[in-house]
Amino acid sequence: MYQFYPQRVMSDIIKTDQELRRLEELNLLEEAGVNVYPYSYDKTHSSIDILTNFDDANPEVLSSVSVAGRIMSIRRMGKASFCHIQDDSGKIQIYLKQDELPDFYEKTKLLDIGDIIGVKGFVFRTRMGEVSVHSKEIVILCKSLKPLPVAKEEVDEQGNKIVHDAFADVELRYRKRYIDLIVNPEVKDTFKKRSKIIATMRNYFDEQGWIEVETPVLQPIYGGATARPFVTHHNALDIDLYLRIADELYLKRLIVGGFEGVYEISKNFRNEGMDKMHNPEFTSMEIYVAYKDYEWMMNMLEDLISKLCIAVNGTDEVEYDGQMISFKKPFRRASMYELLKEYTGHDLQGKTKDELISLCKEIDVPIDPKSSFMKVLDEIFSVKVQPNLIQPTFNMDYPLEMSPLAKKHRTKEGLVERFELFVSGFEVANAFSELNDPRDQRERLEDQARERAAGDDEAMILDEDFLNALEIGMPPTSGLGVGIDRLVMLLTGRKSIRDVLFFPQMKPETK
RNA sequence: GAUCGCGUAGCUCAGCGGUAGAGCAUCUGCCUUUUAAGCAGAGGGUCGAUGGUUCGAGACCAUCCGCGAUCACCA
Repeated sequence: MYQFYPQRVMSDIIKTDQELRRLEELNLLEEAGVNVYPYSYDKTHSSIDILTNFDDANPEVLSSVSVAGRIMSIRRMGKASFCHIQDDSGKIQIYLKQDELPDFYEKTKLLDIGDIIGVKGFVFRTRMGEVSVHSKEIVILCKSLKPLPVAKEEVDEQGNKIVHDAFADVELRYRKRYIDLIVNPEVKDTFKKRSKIIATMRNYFDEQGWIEVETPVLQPIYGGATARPFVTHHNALDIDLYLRIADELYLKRLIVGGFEGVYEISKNFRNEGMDKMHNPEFTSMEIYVAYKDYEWMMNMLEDLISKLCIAVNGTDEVEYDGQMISFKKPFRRASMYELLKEYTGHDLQGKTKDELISLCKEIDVPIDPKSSFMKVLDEIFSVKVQPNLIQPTFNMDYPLEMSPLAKKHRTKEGLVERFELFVSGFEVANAFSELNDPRDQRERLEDQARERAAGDDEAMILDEDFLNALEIGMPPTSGLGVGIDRLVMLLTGRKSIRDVLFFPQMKPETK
């Protein structure tokens, strides 16, 4: 039955009738002299060009076009057929008529959903009102050998698009993202927005004269954040290296070196759990600007984010998780202790650890009594305050012990000049007035080393060369880190980090 | 790592002890402006894997694999 199959073996095991049939079709086409994998195609229009430029009064303007794309549906009606092809900009309907394709029409029986074709013809509007390309010449640009899970679409009387039986298996969508991108248009849209967000951000920084730099991914000493790293090994040097958890310490070295504004959009790697907010590799943007402080940075960040939202959504508001979020400037600014007081009803400033622990019982915050002071405070904040920070809120002025790289607050004893931006209950950005007193920095890192020795394997490692750089001298500087993935989630309404990563981390398939 | 849920045709799902089902997709026939095209017919399954209970398991039990949610860990 499938006479061609044994001669043309695929790398994969062939399983289904549909796949065998497509292979047979490919062979029939080749026997008829068709190159099913040609080298190029001269495409004059995208589908969006045609749909937006067609004018019923002057159809001759589009009397000769060529389009190319993947077949997404076929409706055969005997001696005429309709299909939709999809290109990067969307879909357009193609009309095929036997009379006008004498050499090709017979071969359309060998076309399938998923094949990529090029079509030359003229543009017209069908009786049913759809702008379409009346084909005069069709070429196959790629034969698809596997069935595609295309869904059927319907437009109801209100003009809403209803999709039936969409490709929805989340595991398959992540593992076979290329299929997801083909059949689920909103997925592609999200990633186009992601690209736009990053491009807009780059443009914003470049216009200020800050420059984009690259610093090492493979680091002998990791630093700049508290997290467990991935370890790898360099054979020629015979040393272990760490995949970066942050690029902070290298970027500050560049400020020491005389750059007054540097930024890096980098993949960072943290060897920790995965969930809808965390992926082992993720993208962050860090920027350092000399002669500025964290107040300045808050102004810059709220300006930037409101512009990003407008660039991507056309407005500075976005609906996220059922709530309208407004990125209108200015964002709320409040100190950590103010927010704690607001949401717990207690002033926690000056409280001892034991006082905090007994308060935890009172306000119903579960806590391990062995936790450190900082841990308890952080826990109260996470449980009582953070979920309430829906609208963009700068949480300012953290306890010094929580922030070993931030500069002491100019007026508030025991605090540092640091802020984090929270939106919809999660953290999007983190920034400081950077600590540039090498004596203070050494003490803080030595404290970290002691905590490390005491068993905290996330405490920072003392980086002597970084301290050496600070001794050479770093100007007053403000630094900022933005979680790009989370920002993209917010601005595109996606609830899982996996929906803004093309290829989220998955366990290997075993079969 | 813990708990709960899910895994059946290419896709979306039903079936919950008694001969493996539907819609779409696919194939055959008819149909030259259709559009969730239509009409008539057909093929397609190691029911995630391995054990067990039972006369009989897709279903019940155990273990394992994968995915998701919640929690823990963690920005």
